[in-house]
Amino acid sequence: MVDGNASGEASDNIDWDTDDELEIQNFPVPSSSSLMNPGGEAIVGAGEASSSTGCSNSKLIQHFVGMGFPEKMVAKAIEENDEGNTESILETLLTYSALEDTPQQQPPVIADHCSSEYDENILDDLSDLDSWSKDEENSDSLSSKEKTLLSLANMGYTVEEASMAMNRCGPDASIAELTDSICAAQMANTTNVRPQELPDEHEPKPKPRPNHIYNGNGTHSNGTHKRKFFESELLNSKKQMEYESMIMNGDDETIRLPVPMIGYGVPTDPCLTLHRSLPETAIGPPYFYYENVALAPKGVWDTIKRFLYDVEPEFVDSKCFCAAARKRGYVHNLPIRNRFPLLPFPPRTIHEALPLTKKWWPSWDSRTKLKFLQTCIGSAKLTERIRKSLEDWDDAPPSHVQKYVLDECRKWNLVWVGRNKVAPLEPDEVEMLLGFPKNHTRGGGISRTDRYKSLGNSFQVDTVAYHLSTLKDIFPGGINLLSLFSGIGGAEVALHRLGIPLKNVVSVEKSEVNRNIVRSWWEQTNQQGNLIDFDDVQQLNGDRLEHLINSLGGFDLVVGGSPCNNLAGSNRHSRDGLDGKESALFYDYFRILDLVKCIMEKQH
DNA sequence: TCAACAATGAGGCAGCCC
DNA sequence: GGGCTGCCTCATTGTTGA
Repeated sequence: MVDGNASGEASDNIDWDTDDELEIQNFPVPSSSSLMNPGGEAIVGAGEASSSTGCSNSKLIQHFVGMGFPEKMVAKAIEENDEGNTESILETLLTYSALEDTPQQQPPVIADHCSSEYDENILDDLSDLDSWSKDEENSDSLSSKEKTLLSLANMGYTVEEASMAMNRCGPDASIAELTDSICAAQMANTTNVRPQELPDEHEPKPKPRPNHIYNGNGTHSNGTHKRKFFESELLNSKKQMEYESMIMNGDDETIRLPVPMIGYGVPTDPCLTLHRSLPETAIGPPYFYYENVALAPKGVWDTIKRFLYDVEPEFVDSKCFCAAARKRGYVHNLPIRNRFPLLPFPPRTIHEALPLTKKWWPSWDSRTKLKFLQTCIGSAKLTERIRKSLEDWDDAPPSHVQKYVLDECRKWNLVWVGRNKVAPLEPDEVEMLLGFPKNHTRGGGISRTDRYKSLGNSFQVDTVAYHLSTLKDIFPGGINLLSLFSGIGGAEVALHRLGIPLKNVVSVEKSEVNRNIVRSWWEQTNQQGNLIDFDDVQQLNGDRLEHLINSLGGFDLVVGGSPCNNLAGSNRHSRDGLDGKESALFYDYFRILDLVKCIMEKQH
C-alpha cells in the first residue's frame, strides 16, 4: 500500500502555489484572518483568502452569457435582481428558460444566441415574464390549481403540458402523479419519433429524460442551455438501449436490485462485466461518483439514473467487503476494468472482526455477518433485559427465548461480550468495520451519540475504494476532488488509502462536527494539498464553481452521497422519497455536477 | 441543556403456497 | 399470477434523567 503521506512533511512548511492562492483570493466570499469566513467557507492549508470587489455589470453579463444564456435575457434578469446576488439572477434566468421553452425541446447547445429568432422571441416572452414573476411573488393568493401549474412550470414543464396532465389526472392529483403523466406523454411522443429504433412493440421503450433541472432553491427549472443531458435523447444509440434493457426489469423498466448485490464485481467475485458502454453525455471529465441507499422507495433510482446521464446504478452490498451489510447504489462513470481492493483485506466475518466475541458466542446464534450499521444503537437496558432472560438457563435456552434474543441481536447488531451478555458495537468497532482509521470520529467534543450518527451515514471505505481504485493509474500525480455531502470524509479516506494524492479537495458538509472530523483527519495525515470546505451546497453557485475551477485547474472527481433521510426504510415519519426535505439535496448534487461539466467543457 | 432511551410504521421484496 | 407472511431498513420524535 502506498502511503500518500510518505514524506510526512507538516503542512505548515508547504510552499503553497502562489497562483492558486491568488485565484482563491478572488472568491466572492469575504474572508479575513479567520479560518472560517462568515459565509461558512474555510480554507485549510491554502493560506488566507481575501475579499473580492465583486463583478461589474458587464462582467456579470459576460459570465452568464458564457453559461449559455442569451445576453438580453441576462440583462433583464440582472435588472430584476440585486447585481451582487448571482444566485438569484441565476434562478431568474433558469425560470425564464423554463417559461420560454416550447414543448419541442431546444437544441442541446445554443451556440449563437444573438443571431437567431430566439432573442427576438425572448423579448416578447420577457414581457409576459414580468407578470408571471409578480404572480410568483404573490403565490400565496393563487388558487391551488394555479399553484400546481406554477410548480410544474418551475419544474420545466410547459403550461400546456401541465394543463393537459391536470385534465388527465384530475384536480386533486399530486405533483408526482402529474409529472408521471407528463413523462408518460413525453415517452409516447418520443416513441413516435424513433420508430426505426423500435422494430418490435415489445422492445423496451426509451425512458423519458428529465426536462427539468432543480435549481437548488426548492424549484425546478428547465436549463436547456448547455445542459448536456438533453443531448442523450439524440445521442443514445440502440446499443445503449439494449444494454439498459438487460439490467432493467423487462416489463415496467423499473430498476430492480440484483441478487447477489455485487455490482460489476467484488474482490471475492471478480468483475462479471469488463466493459460497459456509457451514454456519451455521461463521459467525463470530470469523473463522478454518487451514492445512496439501495432500498429506496420505488422509482427513486429511476429518477436518479435519469438525472445522472442515464448511467446504470451499480448496487453493492458491503458485506462482500467487510463483516457488516450495507446495501448501496452507486452511479458513476468510472472505468470498471482492473479494479483492485485495499489491502490488507478487512475481516469479513464477525469472529474475524471481533475475535474476543468468539469465546462467548452461543451455538444457536448462527450469525456470521452483522446487519446494516444504523445511526443509533441498542440501549443498555435492552442488553440487561436480554441478560436476565438468559440467566435462568444453564444450557441453551428454549426456542422462544432464543428467538427473542436473536431478533433483538439482529435488530440492534448486538454481539456477545460475556456469558449471557450482549452489547452494541463500540464506535471504534464501527469505524473499523467501515474502513476508517481507529478513533477517526473520536475527540473534538463529539458525543458518543453523534459518533454513531456520523458513522451510520458514511461510506464503507473498502467498497468505495474498490470502485475508485481505477483512478490511481489515471491520476498518478494526484487529483482535485469535489466532495459533496462529505460526511466524515469517506471518499477522502478511500482515496488516501489507495495512495492517490489529494491535490485540492473542495468539501461541502453541513455538519460542523463532521467538518471538524475531516479537518482533523486532514491535518493528522499530513496532507500536502489544500482543503477548502463549505457548509452549504447553495454556496456553490456557477460563479463560485467557475472561480474554483479556474484556480484549481478543474475537478477530476465529483463525489457525493446525498442525504438518505427521506429514502431510508427506517424512517417512519418522513419517507417522502426524493421530494423529501433532506433527500431533495440530490438535485443539488446533480446541479453542481452539471455546472462543473459545463464550465469545464467550456474551458476546453 | 443534553445525552440516552423507548416507542413509533411502512414500503418493498423474497419466499412460499395455492 | 395472486395472496399471504416474514423480513429488512444510512430514522424521527418525545420523554426521562443526570
